[in-house]
Amino acid sequence: MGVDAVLIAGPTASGKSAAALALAEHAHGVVINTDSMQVYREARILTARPNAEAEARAPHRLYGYVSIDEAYSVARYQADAAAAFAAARAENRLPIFTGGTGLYFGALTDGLANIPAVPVDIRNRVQGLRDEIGAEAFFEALKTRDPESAARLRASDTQRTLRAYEVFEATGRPLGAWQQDKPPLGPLAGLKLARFVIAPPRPELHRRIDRRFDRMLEDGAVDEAVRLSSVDSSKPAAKILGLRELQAVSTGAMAVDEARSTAQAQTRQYAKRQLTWFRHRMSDWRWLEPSGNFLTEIFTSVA
RNA sequence: GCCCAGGUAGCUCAGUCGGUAGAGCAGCGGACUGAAAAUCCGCGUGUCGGUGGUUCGAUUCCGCCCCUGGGCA
Repeated sequence: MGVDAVLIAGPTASGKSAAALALAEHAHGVVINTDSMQVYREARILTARPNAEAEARAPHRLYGYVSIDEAYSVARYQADAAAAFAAARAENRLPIFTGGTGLYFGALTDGLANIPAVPVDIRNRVQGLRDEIGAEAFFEALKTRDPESAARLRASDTQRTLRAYEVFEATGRPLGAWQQDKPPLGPLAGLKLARFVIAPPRPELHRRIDRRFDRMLEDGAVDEAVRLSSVDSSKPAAKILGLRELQAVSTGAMAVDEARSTAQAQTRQYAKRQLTWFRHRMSDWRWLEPSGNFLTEIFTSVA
């Protein structure tokens, strides 16, 4: 084959999964997930994971293989994706990475800083500290420990201030120092890649998003949300778009119409954030609109 | 048909004692290294229903017309 792997990124509901599937059928490929939420087993409908019919047409990897109770992360993704890539190559199949998580694509191609895992108890303690003393005081505390990180961040940036603080607590070294170490290369570094961003014009993307959420409702998204009600709010899976709203519907706290329009709006906002990432980090990828004979373009470039 | 209340941003509305207007939501732009569908930063995008009149000046005051909602018939 002409390339070692194909990467197909795109905002949510852009039609990238269908493109990846078509390519996998056409080129004896394996579709490997590059989406942070489609890894969760119990959330097939709400994450728009490929269904059984799609999985029968071509092998799929890293979809629905993690419990919603686990705290998945980009580091685990990188390791799992490297293994899935190696397995595909061993089977002489074309690895086709597809998904919407820009950070995960970055982990594949550019690698991640090699930082020791932060023990759960430290993580919980730091989280508890911020809850207790408040964002501003916590930020001041971060300044005394890791002034460089503090200078790059804002007190309001919950996630990054927590991360910087806990890394310092766990390792005694500032986050920036770890990141400046020569990073290990990503699993796809140095390989011959065909890279695509599938992006419909914005108005069409919005229509696709709206329509897809309607279809999710028809497919039983409310029931699925009920089944996911056990997920802890601190876990990543609790952030699945529409989950909170549909759970509110199931308890009668919110009308379906309101839940739908809220979830659709959140999905549009998410797609916008994705596009910002793609525009700036994937400007040298091949950008395609999912129309006409765009599949031919993809097929041709891997030949 | 008459009476009343409204027509201001994509939506819901506030406001201007006459000096071309602002909130929420939506939307748009940006950042992003182990939660990334996360987290954070920035930006009002407008024939103030139409048309005449008064005025230096009208979205604001007056007349007429159109539209929407409610009431009376």
